[in-house]
Amino acid sequence: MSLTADAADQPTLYKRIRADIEKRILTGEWPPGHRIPFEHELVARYGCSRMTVNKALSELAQADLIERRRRAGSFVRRPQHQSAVLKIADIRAEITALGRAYGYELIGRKLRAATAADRDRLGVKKAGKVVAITCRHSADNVPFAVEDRLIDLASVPHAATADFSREPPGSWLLHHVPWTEAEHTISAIVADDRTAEALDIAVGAPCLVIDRYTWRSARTITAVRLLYPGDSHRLVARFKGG
Amino acid sequence: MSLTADAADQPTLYKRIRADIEKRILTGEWPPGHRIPFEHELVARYGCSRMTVNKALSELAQADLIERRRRAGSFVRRPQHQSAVLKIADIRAEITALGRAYGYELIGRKLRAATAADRDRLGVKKAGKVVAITCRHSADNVPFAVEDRLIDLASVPHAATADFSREPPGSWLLHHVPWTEAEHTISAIVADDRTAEALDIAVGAPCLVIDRYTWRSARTITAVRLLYPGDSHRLVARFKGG
DNA sequence: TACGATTATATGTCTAGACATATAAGTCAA
DNA sequence: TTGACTTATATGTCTAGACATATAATCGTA
Repeated sequence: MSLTADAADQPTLYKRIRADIEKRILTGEWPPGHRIPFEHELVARYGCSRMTVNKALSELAQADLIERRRRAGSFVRRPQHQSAVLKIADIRAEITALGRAYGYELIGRKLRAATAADRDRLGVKKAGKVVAITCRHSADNVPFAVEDRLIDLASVPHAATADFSREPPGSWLLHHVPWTEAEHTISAIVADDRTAEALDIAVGAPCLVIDRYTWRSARTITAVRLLYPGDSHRLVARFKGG
Repeated sequence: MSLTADAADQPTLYKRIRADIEKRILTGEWPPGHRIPFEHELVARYGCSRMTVNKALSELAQADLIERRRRAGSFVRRPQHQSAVLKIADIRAEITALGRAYGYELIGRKLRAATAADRDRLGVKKAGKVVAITCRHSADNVPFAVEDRLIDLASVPHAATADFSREPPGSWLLHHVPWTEAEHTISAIVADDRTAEALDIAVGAPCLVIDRYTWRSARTITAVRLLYPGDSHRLVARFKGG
């Protein structure tokens, strides 16, 4: 065995190599543009095979921390802090995670042929049936968010008969539609009469708006608008360098 | 050779395996909980070594599309669509990308000993000097966002002498501080007098607020608050399943 | 000087093995 | 039925090679 490791190496070797390099990048010891040691140098330094250091470097490349260029070497990338991971939790999960009591209330549910506005909102061209749902989520009996959702029955026929009086449509979809892609748009509005009443806030108070459009392999599933009281709700997006 | 491949396989084998599996997950053919074929089965199917299928599966696991469990196998994960990638672009880049003329205006700059409020905002305990900057970004001469920033001089001493009358502090920092981590908080407020004037909107109009807190290896770099007119600005977060 | 051909080299992918290890599943006893 | 023990097995990590390929550097030539 040519393992030069210290007695107790908790993580595996390739993870240690990965962590070593990541630390030097994150502390600024190796600034953007700096060339990482060549694979064969790392092989010598750690006394392992090339596949092992290659795995470490490949993962760093996949995480966008470094850039690998044939013949030239591997280089620390310039941070693109325009992208951050935004946590948009399932509302029930979010509220219970805060240790508060989750409440749900169905305000309205309609099954109808898609109107022009519906089709526009879902981004579909063909006419078809949709379910329109309005409901409210609360935390400790205080209104937390109101939800206005459209489900395309052509994509999710089962939703026609689902009982949304108990289960929020978001949770129902999460359990009945396998895997989706989504796009979120975040904006701010002031509460109109209807919103103010639903959220129990003053007319003209700020609201955070999340519009989510969900599809699976080019098929629309659902479009939803969530309204939060803007001064009490916050979205947190964390960027971690890797 | 038992390669079931079509004649021309452009990508490498492990990428094809990865793409094959990803497609089945994204189309719903393999729903959450479904067991992916064992490595030795994929080895037989693709006629390659285990390391090759292992690389494909490892990448899918790193992307959270599947979960690997020793002795049990690999399984399609339940989509956690609470996480999405939020693009928070450098404002100048964002505006020029829209094909509009970028404008920048320094409103105020102060170098001072950190007040209690400053220390609280930066999350530091020790007293020290800070630079406080207020500025405005515009697109086609229309106010786009106002920025209120604090830079910790203990971490970025160079910022004391930087010229922020031409270059926005965000761009300056991006080029002078190597690699950082950040946390963003998004909320909504209504414009007060000062904000309304700076953004040229009505008092009481909705504003989108982004608070960004940036650090490098436990050292605070900067804290910034960006205010956007809420009805004209939208943040887009896209979730891609992998 | 500029441009085209050649060469050296770092990464990209892959193999056919190996041993480690967590754990699902089966076995047996209390 | 329950708990403790054993076993089988799928993944996790690693090796010592191999050939492919893009490209930076060098060299030669117009």
